[in-house]
Parts: sequence; C-alpha cells; structure tokens
Amino acid sequence: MKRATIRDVAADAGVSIGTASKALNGQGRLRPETRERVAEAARRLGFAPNPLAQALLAGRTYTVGMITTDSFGRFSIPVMLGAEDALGAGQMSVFMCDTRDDPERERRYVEMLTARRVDGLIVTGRRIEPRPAIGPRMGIPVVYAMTQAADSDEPAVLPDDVGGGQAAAQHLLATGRRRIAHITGPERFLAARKRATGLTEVLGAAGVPVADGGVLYGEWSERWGREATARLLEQAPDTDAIFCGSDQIARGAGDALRLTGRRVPDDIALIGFDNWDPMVRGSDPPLTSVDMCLEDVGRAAAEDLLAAIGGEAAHGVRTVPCRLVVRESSAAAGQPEVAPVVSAGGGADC
Amino acid sequence: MKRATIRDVAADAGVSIGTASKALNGQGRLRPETRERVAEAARRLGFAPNPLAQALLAGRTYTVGMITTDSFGRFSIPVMLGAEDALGAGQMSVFMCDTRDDPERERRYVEMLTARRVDGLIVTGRRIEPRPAIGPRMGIPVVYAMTQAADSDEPAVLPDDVGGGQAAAQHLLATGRRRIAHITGPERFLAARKRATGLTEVLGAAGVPVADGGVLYGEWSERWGREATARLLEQAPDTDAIFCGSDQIARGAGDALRLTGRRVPDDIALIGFDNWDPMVRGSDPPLTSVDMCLEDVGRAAAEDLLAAIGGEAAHGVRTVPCRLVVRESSAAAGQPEVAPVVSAGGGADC
DNA sequence: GTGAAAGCGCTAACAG
DNA sequence: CTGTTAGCGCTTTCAC
Repeated sequence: MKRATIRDVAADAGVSIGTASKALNGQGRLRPETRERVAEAARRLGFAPNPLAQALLAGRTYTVGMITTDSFGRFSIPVMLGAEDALGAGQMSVFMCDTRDDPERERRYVEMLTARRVDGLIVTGRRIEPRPAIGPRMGIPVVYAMTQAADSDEPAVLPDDVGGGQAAAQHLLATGRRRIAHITGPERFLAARKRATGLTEVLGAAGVPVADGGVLYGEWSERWGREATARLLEQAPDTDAIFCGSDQIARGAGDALRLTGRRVPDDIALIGFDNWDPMVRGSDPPLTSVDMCLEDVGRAAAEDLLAAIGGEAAHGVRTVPCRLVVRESSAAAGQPEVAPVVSAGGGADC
Repeated sequence: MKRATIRDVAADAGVSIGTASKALNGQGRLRPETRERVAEAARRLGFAPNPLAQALLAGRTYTVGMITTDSFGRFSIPVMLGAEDALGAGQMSVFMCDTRDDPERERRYVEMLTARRVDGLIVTGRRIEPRPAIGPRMGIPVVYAMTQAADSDEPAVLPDDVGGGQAAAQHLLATGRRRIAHITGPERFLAARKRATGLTEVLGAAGVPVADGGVLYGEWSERWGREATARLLEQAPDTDAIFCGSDQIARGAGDALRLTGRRVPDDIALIGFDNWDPMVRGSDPPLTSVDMCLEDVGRAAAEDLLAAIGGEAAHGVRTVPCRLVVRESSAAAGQPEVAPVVSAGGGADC
C-alpha cells in the first residue's frame, strides 16, 4: 500500500532522481522523449508528489486555516462552504477550527495553524461587529468573513445589510404598500441597525415614513415577533406591511397576524431576513425574505485571501450584495400570483 | 518573523543538533543540566517543532480528513463538531471536505487527503442508509458517522432511532396518553422506519395499539405535518397524542391543531424529533422533542478513529442513545407544569 | 541533456 | 553522556 516516490519513478524510467523531478515539473532542458518516459513511469506507478516534502522545501503548504467562533452555526456554515469551494478550486486544503468563542482555544488554534505553516487564515463569525484582531502580526495573510477586526486594516468581507433593507423597502413600495413597520432584533446588533437604516432611507426618500412607533427593536426570536406584532396592531391597526429583521421574527409575526384574523399577503405583506430555508418554506404562505448570499461572502473572502497569498493584499471592508427572494407573503394586495423568485441587487443566483 | 528551528536552539544552548532533539523529546541519556539548558533555549526562542518535518520522517501527520456529503447541513454539523472536539483533544487537526454529494468531488478529496498522508478519515452524512464504501482498500482507517458503508465492516456510529421512538412512547404512556398517532417522513427513510418501530414496540407491549391509520408516512415538511394532522383528526378525532418524526412535521401539526381549536398539551400532546433549537423553542408552546445527541455521535466516531489509528480497529455499527427533552407540549393533560428537561436513555446531557 | 550533491527541519542509529 | 551520520521525499543549483 506504500505510495510510489519520485525515486521509484526515476528508477522505472531509467533516469536520475533530479531528472525525474525536472521532467515532472516541466523544468530545465530535457529531451522530449525523456519527459515522456518519466511521465509514463509516473502514470504507471500512480505517482503523486508528497506535499509534505514539497512544503518543507518550498515553505508553502497550500493549506489554509479556517477559524470560526460560531461553532459552525447557521451563519458561518454557508460562509465556510463558499470559502472552501473557492479555495478547493485553487488546490488549497482547509483546516477547520471551532473556537467555541473561547479566546484560549482560539490562541491554541492559531498557534497550531502557524506551526503547520498554513499559507493564510480565514476568520468567520456570526456577527458583523468588530472583534479583537487575531494576530496582531501573524506573518501570514488573514481575511475576516462575516466579522471584522477592530483596530486593523486587515481585509473583511461582509454582507450588505443596508442594501438588504433597501431592497425590502423598494419591493414593498413597488407593490403598493404605504404603512410599513419594521420589527427586528436588539439595537446593539450592528446588522439590525444597518437593515433599519436601509429601510428608512428608501422610505424617507419616497416620502413614506416608517409606521408609528418607528423601528421596533427587540430579540431575534419568534416570540418577539408575536409580541411586537400584537403591540403594533394595537397602535397602528392600518399597517399594511411588516419588514422583519429575521425569518424567525417574521414567523412569529405571521402567527400573530393569523390570530387577529389578518390575511397575508392580502391585508398585510410580510418580509423576513436570512432566507433560511426551513423557515421560509415552512411558512404558510411561503415567506419573502432577504438572502445575504453568505456563500458569496465566503467565496469573496477566499478570493481575497488567495490574492493576498499571491502578494496582492486587500484592505478594509468589502461588501457583498444581498438578494431579495420574493414569495407569496409579499404579493401585492389583490394580486396573489407572483413569479417565484425575483432578485434585487443585480446578482444572478447566489 | 521566521520561526526558530532546532538548529537555532542547539546553537543557542551550545549543543549539537542531535542532542537538542533528544533533550526536547526526552530521549536517550542526557545530563539533566543539559536538558534544562536546551529547554531554556527553546523557550527563549519560542521554538516549536515543524510538524511537516516530523511527519515526513515519521510517516504520521496527526491530521485526519473529515468528509461530508451533506454540505455541512443540519445533521452533519453537530457530528463534525463533536468529532473535531474529540480529535482536537488528541492533538489532531482536521481537513474539512464538502463533497456536495458528488462522487467525482469525493474521489478527488480522498485522493488529496491520502496524498497529504492523513492518519485517518471520518465520513459523515445526513442519512443513515448504507452508502458506497469510500475505499475500498484505503490503507488508512475510516470511520463512518451518521452514515454507514454498504458491503463493508468498517466501523460506523449511528444515533439510536429505535430507542428514540421508544423514549417518546414511554413518555406519552407515562403521562396518560392512550390514543397515540405517528406522523413521519417518507417510508423509504430507514430513520423513519426505525423511529416508528420503537414507538409501536413499546405501545404494543403496553397493549395500546397505534391509533387508527397506523403510521402516517409522508414528507419531512411542515406542510405534510399540517395535512396529515387534518386528515388524522377527521378519521380519529379522539387522538390524544401525536408523535412526529421531525420537529418540522410537529410544527405543522401544531398549526393544524390550532386551526381546529385543539389545545396543546391539554387536548393533544405533541412530540417532535431532532430537538432542533429554533423549531422547538419557537413553537408555542415549546415542543418536547427527541435529541439524537449528534455531537456524541461525532465524538464516538472520533474515538473509534483514534483507536483504529492506534491499532485497535473497531468493526460494525455502534449506536449512541437519544435523549428525550420534555417541554410544555407534552405535559400530562390537566397538569401543565413540567420540569423543563427530563432525559431518557440514561445519558447526562449531550 | 543529464547526473550528482546539497539541503528544507527533524529524528534515530551509531560512534566516541 | 554527547556528537556525527544517515536519511524522510522532494527541488534546485551546479558540474559534466
């Protein structure tokens, strides 16, 4: 079961070990016939170079470390998936590390990864607020995805939450809604504030102020969606659309609407955020939602990292567009038929 | 930023390179004073041995490959998390590979992992049905987790779906339910059949047959939960408990019950499967559910792999107990207060 | 054109 | 007790 080494190939081809190496790597000046003979031997023996030996010599391992603080939660998963995909295309293998949000574990992982001579690091998270930088001076490129480093100009890739809020607002306006409320997560979440900003910007520009009570900050839970909606309907019974900061909130809102006899979308349109499959499809009716295209975020981060490894370091925060996925819950009143998917932000699928 | 090598340490301590190696690894006969001097030098220089060099020599890399066919979905994630945790404790690093259920990608990943000389492989999936073996003769240990290989005696670790069904049944009987229905996923899913088996076994032994219509196989969706429940209530209006094969089905069932005016748990008890956090906590009332303890599954797989790498290969399928998490949706009728968590299957938390 | 030799960082025999 | 030597598998000068 032992793998063939270059020595075996050389012997088989009747050349020296150095010649075999050159032949296999297309280096130096060799007779075409010799190259062919070596290639043939390699093929026959199923030879593949040992990356460990190559790495030892080259000081480059073609591996990267992926660190998540998020136990591969709902947000970091797609990011890592996209990143892994993009890196795999570049022949890089990925060490996965789950810090469980423990700085000590993180320290140990970073230590281990640098010891293993990874070519770079991707750090992902579940929240976009700045976090302590990982290095600070690592000696290798670091890219943050779905999180960013405080006091650092290391590159970060984030979803465009403002744009997501804008897209939702534009869609609601376009479908004739005018009394639009916003129920979202805790105000201390940057993402919640950015989505609210996007919404109010667009509504403001259209001369349609956010409905009474302004933005309802609370929690990311279904329960909060139910509570806030009940409260909202008391204060502003003429509300005709609710944009929710998460799909879970939207689920709760939908339940509360049903309890008060409101029909979705006929009486009130409902939009969620995250486009989280089990939530949006499980909803009745299926839920319109903003997709953050997290795989794209991961892919972009991977591309930045590959560029940085190649010597072209990026800097600062880069943002990836969101995409509005329209389903029945936001059909224009009296017009329940809707094309199943509409995208905003110019992206194809993501 | 270059790391210190053993050569630097040796020079700093004024000994030869070989002596330094021995001192650092506690080999051979050395004067304690020399050992100390070398250790001190290593500490000062922040020396850490280069794993690549060690691996090249030892033929052992202290890395393992983790392959998922599931794009790190809801089921494989916790499995991988548990495995990564257990492996990390043994100082093994993990290469992560997402095959996206594409055999060609899988082939390439396996090729790459063996080229990188991983010490072993963990293969995870989303379904417990047997899949084509990965090898077949790999030369390195392979353990399957949350999936198993057809025509192979390579070890596999699976959740105890039968036991999960039993636990649900016992709980329902203990809380006084007697007209118990079961709504679950497609019959072609082994997991669905095993859960049903566990339920019917226990009910049969207690002389309480499954309610009219037997087991309702369908889909894993909320929609099916709604449909099946509506149908069930027509045929067997005196049903007093529904055990669902997934939390999503249970969500749908809950919605349907609410529509017909049934109260949960007073009129009908509801139990789900998966203990999927956003689903069970978002439910109103919170949903009793069977937890497959997938992290334990992953951990067990990692332990088996470490044992196999150490020369003590396991064989065949090993099963990890499920755990019933009791919440309000299954309180005994007329007794809505319940201890928040009760476990079945003997496990502590998982 | 091709081979011999040096060396990446480390460990394990063997001398001394 | 400690130093020297010989590699692990590969690439890369440098002679011939």
